[in-house]
Amino acid sequence: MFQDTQDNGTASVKSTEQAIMDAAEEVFLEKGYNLATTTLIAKKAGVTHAMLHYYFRTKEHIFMKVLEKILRELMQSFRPVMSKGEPFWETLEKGISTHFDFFAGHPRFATFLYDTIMHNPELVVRLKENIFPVLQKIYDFHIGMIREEMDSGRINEVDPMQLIADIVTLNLSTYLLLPVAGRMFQNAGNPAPVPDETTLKGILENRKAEIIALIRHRLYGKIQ
Amino acid sequence: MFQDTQDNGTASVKSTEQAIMDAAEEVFLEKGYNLATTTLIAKKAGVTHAMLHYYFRTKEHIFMKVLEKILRELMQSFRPVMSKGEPFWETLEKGISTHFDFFAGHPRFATFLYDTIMHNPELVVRLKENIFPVLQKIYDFHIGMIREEMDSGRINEVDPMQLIADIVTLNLSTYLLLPVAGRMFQNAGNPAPVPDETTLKGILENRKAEIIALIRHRLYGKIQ
DNA sequence: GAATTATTTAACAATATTGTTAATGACTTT
DNA sequence: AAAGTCATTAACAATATTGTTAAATAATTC
Repeated sequence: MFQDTQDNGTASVKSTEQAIMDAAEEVFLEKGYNLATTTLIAKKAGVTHAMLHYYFRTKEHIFMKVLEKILRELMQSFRPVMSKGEPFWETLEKGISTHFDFFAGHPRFATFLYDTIMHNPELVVRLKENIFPVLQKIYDFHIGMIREEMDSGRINEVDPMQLIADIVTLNLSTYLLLPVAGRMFQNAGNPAPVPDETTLKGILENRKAEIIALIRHRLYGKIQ
Repeated sequence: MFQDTQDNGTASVKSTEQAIMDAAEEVFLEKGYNLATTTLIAKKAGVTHAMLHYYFRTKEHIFMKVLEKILRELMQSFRPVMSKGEPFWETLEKGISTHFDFFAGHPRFATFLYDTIMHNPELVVRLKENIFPVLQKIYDFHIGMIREEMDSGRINEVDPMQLIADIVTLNLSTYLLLPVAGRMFQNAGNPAPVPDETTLKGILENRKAEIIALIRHRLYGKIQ
């Protein structure tokens, strides 16, 4: 490629390196670590695969760079969830909604993460160090909030851990199973009938509303 | 191996072929199609990998045999679900429970199926022909049942498709996320802390109870 | 513009994987 | 036990994949 000198006079950005990163993110998210070959990434970036080894030493190094990038975005997304002050249900609903929406903004992240943990757990060890403190904080915040509300008798008896599992499971599997469903229902030779933007938005809105309704009935529904 | 002649005098069973099938099922379920190498299967079966090609022509042929075997078991498991005569909630609860329990009896099936559909959708085309009529029948049965009950006003307003999605999602992801959680929470060098039989049984019983409680509150819970 | 440095390429190496084949050994039938 | 069939092995072939390297090209610095 070429030296992509910027207007501001500071150090220039190598657009080959950026092209590789972009291609790598795309391919890793789509295929998972094992099926994402360096040759395919190079092809998508429009360079020879030797370039990947020139800029990043190994396939694993590129992967880690990509992972770190996505994780930064993940943490960014979750920050506003923890702002306090609102009543219990509003806060919880906001939490569910934010969690749901994060995956809408990163539709391949659920499958990618799942695939990596399943097939390359060794790559997740470093990931854990980044992600665990954040997860722990969010988790503790919600568990405490639910327990407090339950003790006051304003919501039904429920194991807070199970409720969190319900929410995470329902939100995650929406995006975990969406591409699976897409592939499952396509016909033999035909390409997957990817729903258009508007349709997909509608599907996701309905799904989110149903998940919130489920949790609301679980917490507030009285059975005669 | 050896010719494993049986007592009943009929044609003998080749135990090499059976060993390969058993090993293949184990390895495919654990690793998925792409990461399950013929060499590894052969090693686990205690034979050279040329044997796989002798008994089954290709890797894909073995895979199909394994898939067919599991699918037969799947259909078997779902048969009793459809027996009618009981009241609505008892039938639905039995359906949820059966669905949940199938994955308990085939704990790797969810991840395996997911992996196959994600990374080898072409292998699922044949699968679809076997599995779809069965799924369709179960699906129609439950949709009809829910719609009827809702029209009579005995349960809350709900989109029957969303309710089915809730149940499938909650049941499936219990087993989809269980091995992921296992790997997620293990420490760097240590092996995964697989919970012992009794503990696992307790976890699963609690989870099933919570899922049933969720659906019950969704259908019967009244919000003032 | 000469020297130096950075980028890119093509060819090679090493390994893994699926599949084939020719030779060998074992078992069955008559 | 001779002939034929079945089971097994070891070696080979073909391809794919990750990674290296020496040489060529482009950019930068002095």
